[in-house]
Amino acid sequence: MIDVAKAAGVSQKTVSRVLNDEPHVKPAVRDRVMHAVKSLNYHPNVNAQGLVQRRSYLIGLVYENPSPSYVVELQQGALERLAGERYRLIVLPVSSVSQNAEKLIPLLRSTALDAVILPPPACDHKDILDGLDAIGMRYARVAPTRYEDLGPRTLMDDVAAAQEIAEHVIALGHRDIAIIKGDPTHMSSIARMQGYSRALSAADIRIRLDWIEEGRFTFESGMAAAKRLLDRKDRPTAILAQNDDMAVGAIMVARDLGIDVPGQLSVVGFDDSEVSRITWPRLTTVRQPVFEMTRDATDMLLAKLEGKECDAVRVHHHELLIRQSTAPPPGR
Amino acid sequence: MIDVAKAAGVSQKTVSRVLNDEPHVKPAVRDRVMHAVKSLNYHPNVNAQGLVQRRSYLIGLVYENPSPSYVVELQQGALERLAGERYRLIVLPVSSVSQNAEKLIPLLRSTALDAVILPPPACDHKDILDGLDAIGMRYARVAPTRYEDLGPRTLMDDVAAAQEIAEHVIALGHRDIAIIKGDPTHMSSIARMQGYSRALSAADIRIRLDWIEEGRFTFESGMAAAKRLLDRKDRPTAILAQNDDMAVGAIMVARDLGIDVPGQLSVVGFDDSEVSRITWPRLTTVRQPVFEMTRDATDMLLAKLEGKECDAVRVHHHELLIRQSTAPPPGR
DNA sequence: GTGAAAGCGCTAACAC
DNA sequence: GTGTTAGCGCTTTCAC
Repeated sequence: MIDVAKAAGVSQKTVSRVLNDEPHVKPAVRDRVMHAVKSLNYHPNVNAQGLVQRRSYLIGLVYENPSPSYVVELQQGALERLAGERYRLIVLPVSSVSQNAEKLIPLLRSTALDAVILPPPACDHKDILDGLDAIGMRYARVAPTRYEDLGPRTLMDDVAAAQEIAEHVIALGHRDIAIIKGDPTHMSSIARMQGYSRALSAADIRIRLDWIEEGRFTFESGMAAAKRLLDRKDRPTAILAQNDDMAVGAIMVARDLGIDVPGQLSVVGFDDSEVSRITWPRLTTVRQPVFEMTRDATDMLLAKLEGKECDAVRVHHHELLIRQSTAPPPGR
Repeated sequence: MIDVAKAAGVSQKTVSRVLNDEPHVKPAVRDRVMHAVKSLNYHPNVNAQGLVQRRSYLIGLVYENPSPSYVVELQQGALERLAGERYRLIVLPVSSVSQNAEKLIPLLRSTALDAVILPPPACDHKDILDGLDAIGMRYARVAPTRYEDLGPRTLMDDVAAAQEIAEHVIALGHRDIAIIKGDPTHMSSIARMQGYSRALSAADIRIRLDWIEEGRFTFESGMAAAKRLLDRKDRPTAILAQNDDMAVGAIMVARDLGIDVPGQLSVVGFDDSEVSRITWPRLTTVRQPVFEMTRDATDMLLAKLEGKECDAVRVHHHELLIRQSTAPPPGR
C-alpha cells in the first residue's frame, strides 16, 4: 500500500479512501490511485483490514446434516446474497445441534465470525441464541418456530403448510392415514405434527398411535419407519412424511413390498427438495422456500452488520404441490 | 492478552508461547497462564494472528454446481480433515469454471485464502493452475485427468471405471448401447467416453453417432438427452450415463414413456451418489471415492501448508456396483 | 526459560 | 480534499 501511495504521489490514507469508496476524493486523484493499484497489482490484506475494523468479514452457516439438497439450498440462498460482497461464507455442519449446543458457542467464537445464519434446528435452541447474545455475535434465524423476540428472522408457517397437505390427502378420501415424523429435536417436527392433527381432527379422523412413526429426516429413517407401517395386514392407505427424503424412503419400501404408489398407497413429503422432483412417481409435497428464506436472512444480517435499519421478520409462503404420489384410496 | 499476561504475572510473549504450544515454558508457568486464560475468558484474535503470520487459516473449495449429493460429499471430505484444525472452509461455487477461469484468480486472491482445493473441473484448467502458481497460492487437486506434474493430487482411474461398467452392460448381452456424456468442459467426460469406447471396441460393437448425446451432469439434461434417445423406433437397449443424476433422468423419461427399466432398457450411472441409492430401480453405477479423495487432498494440502513433506499423488479405487437398473436386453 | 521491542498492513481520528 | 499520527492484537527477533 505504501508503494501504491508513492506511485500515485498521495498518502496511504488516500489510497485507503479510494479503495473503500469513501467520498471527498478528487476524481483525478482517484484515477491516479486506481492506476497505481492496477499496475502494481496491489491487493489489500484482509487480515489487516479486519484487525483494525474489528471484523473478519466471515459469516457462518450452522446446520445439521439431513439431506444434501436441503443443505445445498441453504448454502445457495446465503451465497446468492453474499455474492459481490466482502463477506465470505464458512460452512459449519454439526452432527447434532441438540447434543453439541454448548460446544457450539466456543467453536463459533474461535472461528472469529462476524455473524451466523441459523436455520433449523439451531435457530430454535435457546442456549445457542443466549450464548450468541452473551458473546455479542449477531445472528439471523431461518424459519424458527419459537422465541419470537430474538434476532431478525425469516418465517414460514409450518403448521398451516402441514395442515394443507393433510387436507389434500383427506380430500382424496383417505381416512387410514399414517404419519412419519421428523427428528424430535427439531421444533418443525412438532409444528408439522400439529398441522396434521388439525386437519385430521377437522375431518373427524382419529389418529391411531401405532400409525405414528418417528424418523430422522433421512431417507434411511423413512425406509425404516415405512417398513414398520407397511409390513402388516391393517396398513394405512396414505402416509404423511415430514420431509421429502423420508417420503422417498417410504415409496422405496412400498415398491419393495409390491405396493403400488399411488394406486394402493398415497405418500406425501414436505420441502419440495430436489429428490421430490426426481423420484417416481413425482412426489406430492409442499414447497418450503428454503432458498429465499436463507437469502433474506442473510440480507437482514448484512443490514444489521452495516448498522442499517433491518426488518425483524420477513414472511415467506409455502405452496402445495400436487404431483403424482397421491390418489384416492383403493376401492374409491 | 495483555490482561492475561498481567494476571499470570508473565509477559505477553509467554502467553503467546503457551497458546501456541511452543516448548521452553515451565509447566508451572504454563498452568498459571492457562488459568488466567480461562478465568478471563480470553480468546485470541484470529485476524491479528493472521496478520503477523501472513496466513488467514482459510481454505477454499471451488466447484461447479452439478448435483447436491456430489457437492456435499466434496464438502464433507474436506471438513472431515479440517475438523479440529485451525483452518476453516470457504465454499466457492462457480457457475461455470470454464467461462470464469480468469475471474477466479482475482476472486481467490481477494478472499485471502491460504490454499484451495480443486475438484473437477477446476483441477483440469491450466489457466487456473498457472494463475495460482503465479500468485503463490497453494492448491491440491482432486481427481484431475491431465497436467500430471502440477500440485499434490488424489487420483482415480476414470477411464478404467467407465470401461468396467460398459463391460458389465456388454456382458449382459447388450449391443445397442447409447451414451449420455457429461459436460464437455469437464475432462472426466472425455476420460469416461474413452473407457466406454475401449469396452465397446473390444466387443466389436460399433458406436452409433446418433446414440451419443451430450448432457450437463444434471438431472434435467439427462432427461432431455434420454428423450432424444428413446422417443423413436430404433432405440437402444441400454444407456450409459456419465453420472448418476443424468441416469436417473433417463429412468424418469423411460417411465414416462412406459418403457420398463431394466426389463426393456438397462441404465447405468457413474458416481454412486446418494440419488443412485434412493432411486428405483436402484442404479447400477461405479463408485467414485469423492469423499476420500477430497479428504486426502485436504490432508496433503495441510501438510504442504505446514511445510511438511507431502505425497505428490494418492490413488483411490473405484468399485463397480451392480444393482437393479441393469438386466439382459429384451428377448434374451 | 523468559522478556522487551519492533512491526505485520491497514484505518480511525483528527489536523490542516 | 488530503495528510499525519497512532494503534488494532498478535508474533518475531533477539537479548538476557
